[in-house]
Amino acid sequence: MRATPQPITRTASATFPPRGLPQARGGAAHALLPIENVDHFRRPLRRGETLFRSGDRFNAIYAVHCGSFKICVVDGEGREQVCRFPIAGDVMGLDGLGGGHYESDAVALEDSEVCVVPFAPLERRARDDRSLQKNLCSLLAREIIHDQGMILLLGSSQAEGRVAAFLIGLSDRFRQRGYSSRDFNLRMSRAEIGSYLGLKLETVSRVLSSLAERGLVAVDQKRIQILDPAGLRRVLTTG
Amino acid sequence: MRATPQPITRTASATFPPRGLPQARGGAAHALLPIENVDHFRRPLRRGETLFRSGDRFNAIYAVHCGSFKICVVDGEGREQVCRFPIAGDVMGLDGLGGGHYESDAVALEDSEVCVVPFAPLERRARDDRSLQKNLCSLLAREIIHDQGMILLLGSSQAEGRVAAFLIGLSDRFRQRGYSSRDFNLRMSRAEIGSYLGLKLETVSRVLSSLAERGLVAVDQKRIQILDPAGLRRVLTTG
DNA sequence: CGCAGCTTTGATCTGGCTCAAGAGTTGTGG
DNA sequence: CCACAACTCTTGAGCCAGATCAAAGCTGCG
Repeated sequence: MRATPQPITRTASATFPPRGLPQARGGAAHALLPIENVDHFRRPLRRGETLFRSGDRFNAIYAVHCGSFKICVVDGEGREQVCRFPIAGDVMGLDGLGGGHYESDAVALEDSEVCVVPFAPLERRARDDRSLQKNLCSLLAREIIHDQGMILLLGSSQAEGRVAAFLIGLSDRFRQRGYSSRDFNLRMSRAEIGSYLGLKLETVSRVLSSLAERGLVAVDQKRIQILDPAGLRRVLTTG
Repeated sequence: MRATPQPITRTASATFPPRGLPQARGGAAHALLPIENVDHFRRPLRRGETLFRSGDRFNAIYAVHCGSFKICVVDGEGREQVCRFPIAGDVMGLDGLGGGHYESDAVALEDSEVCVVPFAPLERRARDDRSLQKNLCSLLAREIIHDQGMILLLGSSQAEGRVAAFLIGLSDRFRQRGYSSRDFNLRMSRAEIGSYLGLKLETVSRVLSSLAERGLVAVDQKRIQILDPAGLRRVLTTG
């Protein structure tokens, strides 16, 4: 069953971002962060490495160049919750913009590379550049919209609907970025998916098995194939 | 038992916002939206009236002057989820900033008044006014932080913890605004609280009864008294 | 090879949901 | 002012989705 794994990371670095224009996306539509006129540089990270941590002084925002991350928030009791899985083109660290320090942790799920955009020069440049200003606001607003969607998902749907929404969301994002939306490899563990969806890892595993039994997807460990996108979407309205 | 109801609304309009400076807050800290140099006007709304609806063309942001609102998102199947309860000083409508139309509904929970800040002149003014620019970003970032906290709450805690968090959150916000943090009236129904917390209304009612039995709060319909703030906070870590 | 971490699957338990009844509250019109 | 209707809230009983506990497979790495 160990069939042709998708070299997602490699493909990513070949096609993204198109010419210094990291593509960013919070919810449904796209927004670009045009940084070609702003100071920035690349930084590679190893799998498991932390890019920033809650409480760190805010000094840059980041665009994922290739690879993938998890963004987590932690409560007083150390309970951790994944709240996003940025992939190539997504922007990270915007939550630091309010209070001068980040409010979440960003950890690489695989060997990855980010585009570091120091905030001071970005802000300086935004003073004159109206479109850059607009884009920044747009990025922030889209993240709000994404989070509102997440709140809706967590507040009002069942395990099966959540997992289906997760798969469809990933699939859509891969399509937007030019990868296969029908066949991809998960970079995160069942436990991380569970945290993201407010479920236990066993439940995630069971739901995946159940979706597979019904012929909607094929699951082999980390590899996911979407066999019946319409059927999967139908699960959203059911569960 | 119908003892001295708190005239929250009236007090609100007397003390907020201080001198055309609606106070806004997304999560823990404050941010101000300085609008004294920007076009704006007041608009009263009756209980139940809708200020904006998802899909409406975005053209203004709003600061609650007095009264209270619920902000809801709705999914494809018409499932509605409350994602915020803005009160005096809070800003609404920022999610419209990204795509040109609002992505949520805002409904008055009681007769209220908002400060309408048309976006075009606000944006125009922000071009030169660096502090206004910063404040706008700050507001957006704080809303992201608030939403992340909400995701954490919905994803990783139990019914009791959620209700306790809701009460503590409200209490803190009332304190910040100069009202009693120990004795207040809820403007929303049990069903709306349930929607906000991802619980059914019966569960909200039961949890409130249970907290009351244990002497942490006193509940009489809409009126809430926090009898043991520390004890209530302890529930957060437990549930 | 052997161990550690991840995933699947089974069995059981339980917190919160569902269904249902009744009490309290608010608004309306006579 | 009262009576009635429409809500809203509380409380009980039973049930079920998802959590918890437990035991194997798989994978990958030293």
